[in-house]
Amino acid sequence: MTTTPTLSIPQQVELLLRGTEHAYTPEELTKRLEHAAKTKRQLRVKLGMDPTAPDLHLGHAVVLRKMRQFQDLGHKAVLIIGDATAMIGDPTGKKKTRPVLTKDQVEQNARTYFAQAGKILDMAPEKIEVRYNSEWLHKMTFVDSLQLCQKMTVARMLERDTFQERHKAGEPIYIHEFMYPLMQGWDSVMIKADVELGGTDQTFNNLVGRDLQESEGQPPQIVMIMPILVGTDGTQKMSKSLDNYIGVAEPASEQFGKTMSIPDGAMDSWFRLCTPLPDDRIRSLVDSTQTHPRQAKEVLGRSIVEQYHGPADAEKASEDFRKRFSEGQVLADTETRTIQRSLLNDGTLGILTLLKEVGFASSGSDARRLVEGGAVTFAGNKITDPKATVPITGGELLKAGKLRLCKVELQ
RNA sequence: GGGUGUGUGCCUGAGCGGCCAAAAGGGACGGGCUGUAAACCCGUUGGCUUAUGCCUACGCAGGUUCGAAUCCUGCCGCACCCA
Repeated sequence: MTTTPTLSIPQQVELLLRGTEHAYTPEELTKRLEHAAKTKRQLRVKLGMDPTAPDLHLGHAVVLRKMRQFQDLGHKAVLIIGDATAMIGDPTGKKKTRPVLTKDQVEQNARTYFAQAGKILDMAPEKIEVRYNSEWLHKMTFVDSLQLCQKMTVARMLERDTFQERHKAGEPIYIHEFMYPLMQGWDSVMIKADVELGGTDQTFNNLVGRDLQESEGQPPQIVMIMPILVGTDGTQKMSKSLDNYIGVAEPASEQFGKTMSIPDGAMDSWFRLCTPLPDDRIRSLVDSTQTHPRQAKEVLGRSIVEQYHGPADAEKASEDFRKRFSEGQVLADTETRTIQRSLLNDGTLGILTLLKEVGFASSGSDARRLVEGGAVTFAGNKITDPKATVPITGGELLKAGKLRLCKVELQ
């Protein structure tokens, strides 16, 4: 993952543009890099962090990985913790207004964020700078804010597709939401950003930063837009609320398993956005006449897990997966769930209760559905009668569906 | 400020006095087929140790009625039009 800083400028540009969906503009990027090299100056690469969603997933990682490339080329990551902007909420794709966060919550979230972002970013002090945007935004007076508003027209604001959609759909748009891009753009001015990274949904906001910098007499930041990663469902964008994400902090086996379940069609973009593999390698992997899709997905899964857990864990996750699902073996490290001995009646327990206790079912009815659907196996026997009771002595395997498996122990 | 609408289960959305735990689709879950892929077929999708039973649910609070998601009153939210 580490890149030698001895690349020529054109090579650097090529590397940095790889995987980006859009750059405003590649020419400016070249010039800025040249200038930085000549004056031995670090570029300041800005990335905004939303303190409401501290759990990072592969979607966030796409942008973070790009940031890492800049760091490896010697530049500085400037992370903005949007504690002030969080009080408003980015209107982008959001329906509900967000709850206001306390200072403590913001700090807590920021800590989680850094713990996870540290898996991708270079956390060396000379490579990273962290700023809270309340630092300057809280000091602004109402008049200051109005002056900022003078840089923006309603028409321009309404061009944004999110506003347009909402307007058409009859959903409310609040005035303060118009401020969001301006605040974010002002951040760029305050930290003198050379480059700002973001997902496609941030295009508008980031371009506003360019304009504001220009009108403040700063060279406008280069905006680099990364594509949005689709989630494990292969259609919608990866997000926590859709539950189609893979967290960077998840266990290796989870990450691997989830990767194996993505639709084949999503592999290509996952390879490009989530792994460091070179283009020609990806092409041959994705071509089903050259590589069996299942095999390709294994490579994908391993490569992803490797980045967050290292090669050994990646190898193990892949092996375990094969053993468990392809060969149907029961693994030694199968998760154990304990049951209170007092729940037993004559050493036996109703199957529905067991499923509930173990957390495989959220209610008795839920458990019943699983049993009636033929999903449940206890100690190797398929159980289809919801009234069944099973003897438990400890160590039995309980299975519900393909994915949920545990060893039952007594306590 | 005035007027007109609208508010249903995870989501979209039908229902407009009993046959409604609520059509239909989506999603999700489970089964089959597989590669924990896609497509396809089948089943499930409020809770209660399944019950011709009870409870909770159709924005909130009351009311009319033997009986209300459905009618009335007030409140709240949202949208649109006028000012």
